[in-house]
Amino acid sequence: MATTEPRAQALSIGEVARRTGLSVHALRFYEREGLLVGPVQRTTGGRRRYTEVDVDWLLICVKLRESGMPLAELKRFAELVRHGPGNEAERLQLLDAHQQRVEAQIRALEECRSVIAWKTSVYAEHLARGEAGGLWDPTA
Amino acid sequence: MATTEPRAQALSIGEVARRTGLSVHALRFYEREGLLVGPVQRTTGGRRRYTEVDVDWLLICVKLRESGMPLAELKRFAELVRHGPGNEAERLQLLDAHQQRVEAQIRALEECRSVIAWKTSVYAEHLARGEAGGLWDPTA
DNA sequence: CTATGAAGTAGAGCGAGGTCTAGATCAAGT
DNA sequence: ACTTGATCTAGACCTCGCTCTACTTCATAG
Repeated sequence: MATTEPRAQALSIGEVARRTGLSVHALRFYEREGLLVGPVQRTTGGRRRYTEVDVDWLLICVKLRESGMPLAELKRFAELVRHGPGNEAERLQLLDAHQQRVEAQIRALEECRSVIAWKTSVYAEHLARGEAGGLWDPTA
Repeated sequence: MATTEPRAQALSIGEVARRTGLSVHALRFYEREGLLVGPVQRTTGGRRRYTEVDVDWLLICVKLRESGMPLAELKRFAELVRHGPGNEAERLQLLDAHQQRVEAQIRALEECRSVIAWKTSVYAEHLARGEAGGLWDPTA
């Protein structure tokens, strides 16, 4: 049988920080805030030992945060997952709602981009033809 | 001659708030922070009277803010414009740098979107085939 | 044994970006 | 004159998302 071993590689907080891009401080903060799914294991000396599964979860957290999900909602999601099976519909709903927002955000940014592109083109053109004055009004 | 009248329609702060989507508070705050190009005109009674030009500038500010430009940078831009002609190259550079960031942001969001889309599809599939257990691990 | 450096805790502090309060004033309608 | 509602100012206050401080403890190399 292909033993599906959990390959618990016992990563230190520093390692996890490097892998996730979160600071050591942020990792402890996330834990305090209940943003993790399970309690992190500890060595006899009290140090945190993260597993690959923990890291996977954190990587998802990073993506959700990066796309603007507030910590409170991330926490809610973690709670759902922690609570186990039976609430998949709610999880899906949460993710779906977030996805909508991300898409709206992308559209908004694309519009900003086009406004900015237009502005820069006005300046670029102006510079190309020399200082012709009359440009210093806010609209231009 | 086509008199290019500045059609100064004397808008109240409330009107401008409605038109720009900024709150009245935010408008006063922006002014205090030096984010406006010129000083806003006042009535004899001391109330602000905005012109269309002011609104145009504010609309640009809104777009820049919406796309993540920090107030400090917006202030810098306002200063350049206020200072008049001769610094167009610097203005262009500032806008250009921002545009790069907006594009990077869009790319990052698109990646987040695809991660989230994958996650939701996992849940959706799971729900479609009934609660098959074994899904409640953070990776799924 | 000691030095060094990573990690532990609890809690204070910070920067950004507004928001809100208090109390006064202005402007318009009746 | 009176009421109502928008504005005025200065400055206090708030939320978010970490970050940093202070001080202690653990682990490892020399």
